[in-house]
Amino acid sequence: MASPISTITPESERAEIAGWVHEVRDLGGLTFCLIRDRTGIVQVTVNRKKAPAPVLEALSRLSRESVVRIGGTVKAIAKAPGGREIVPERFEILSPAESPLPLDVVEKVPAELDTRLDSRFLDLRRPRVAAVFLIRSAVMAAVWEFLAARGFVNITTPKLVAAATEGGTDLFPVAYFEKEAFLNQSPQLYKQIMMAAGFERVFEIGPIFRAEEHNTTKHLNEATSIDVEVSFADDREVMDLLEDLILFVYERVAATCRDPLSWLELQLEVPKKPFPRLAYRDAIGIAARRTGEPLKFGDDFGAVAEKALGEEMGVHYFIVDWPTAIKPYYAMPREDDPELCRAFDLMHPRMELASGSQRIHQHDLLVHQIRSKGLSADSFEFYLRPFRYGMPPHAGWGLGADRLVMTMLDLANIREAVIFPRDRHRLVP
RNA sequence: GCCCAGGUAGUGUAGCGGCCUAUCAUGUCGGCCUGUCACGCCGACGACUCGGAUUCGAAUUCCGACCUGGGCGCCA
Repeated sequence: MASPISTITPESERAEIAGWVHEVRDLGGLTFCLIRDRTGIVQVTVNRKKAPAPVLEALSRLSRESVVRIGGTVKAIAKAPGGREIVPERFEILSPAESPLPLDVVEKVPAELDTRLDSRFLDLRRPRVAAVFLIRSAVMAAVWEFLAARGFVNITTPKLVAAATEGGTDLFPVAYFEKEAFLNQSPQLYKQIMMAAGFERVFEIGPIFRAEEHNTTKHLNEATSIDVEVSFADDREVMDLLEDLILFVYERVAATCRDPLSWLELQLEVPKKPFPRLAYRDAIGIAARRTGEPLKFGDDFGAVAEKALGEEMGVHYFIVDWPTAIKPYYAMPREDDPELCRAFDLMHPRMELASGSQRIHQHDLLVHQIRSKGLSADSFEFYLRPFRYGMPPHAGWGLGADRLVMTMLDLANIREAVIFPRDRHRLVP
């Protein structure tokens, strides 16, 4: 069995390692090979006069990024990286790499994102790139741990659905035997149905699909959503939950991802609680003042307004008290002012991260809201039925996992936060 | 979908009517080299996205297609 490279120290006597050929420096009588595995890099030093013939033979056939297995003695050498090097007795090429490489793994020459995504498997061999996904994994684990500790039940809901249930966004049609189906844009309706099932606290982390032809650094056609729904909770309570979750995730990443963060040369700053709660009406005012645009009540925030707001706030913040007219039909209108609803968006200074609301749990009011949005209640029957048999009051939100990682790590493009992103033009790999 | 910018060796770039038999770096191959750590030095290899047009002459200008980046729009 090969040992992880990071476990080899100057005190080690022998080592057997397996990994990729990171770099080869041939000085003539001496050749230095840097071998990389997921834990680190070690130098393997071959002396032309002293090395066994099979080692020299393997060395002569060696290409960068080939997979090798090497066994030998470990020497403590101050001049070597990490203060140690391996003098090989066995040098086996397990899997040769062709050349030229489609991408420079050593990063002497930069590559464009498009080139990197075409050869993502090679791109991911770069620690700086791998770091993003090690951290993303830690984020997901932290989310799961946080919610599980609070009694949330993890659910999995269909991604193949019968109808464009929410309206608004365009859906991808798929052939479903003799029927037409769609890829789901959100687990919204299903997680609400689970409230009627009496589960009280559910979450789902899964893909959502949007067939929008957007072409930006913060939109994808396939994204990962962290969705939560809580019975007997109102909008304020699930906002607190969301705020605590964000803090917990940041703290966990800061504490457990030191190496990946250092590869990214990132000082992670944990946001402070509480996040400011900004009323929609005030947000419109600020955006109008800062941009000079004639924004008025009922408008949505465009990219320029969103950026101006972020600059003004400078930290994570909530926009609350949205107009009922521009939020989905399931958002609960306020009793004292039905023009406003109990919906909120969680914003990072760069972009929206999450949106949620207290939901309407009264059947007739829900039907009314669906109709007032110009939608047909008939196609929502599977969703509406549970509201007639004891639906508790509930609230919830959906948080964009890709955007969470992107903003946390200050990535320029959301595609960098997704291993195999799906956008308007990219379907492969 | 609209607007802007762009497409040159495997990768990243320079060149923007004749000086291009196309620059530089990295890479690959060959040679020299026993302590490199972006090893160094010498030599070689390797590219103008495609199709039309203008011109004596096009990588360079124009038109179209395809592709890419960015901004905007759209976006439960």
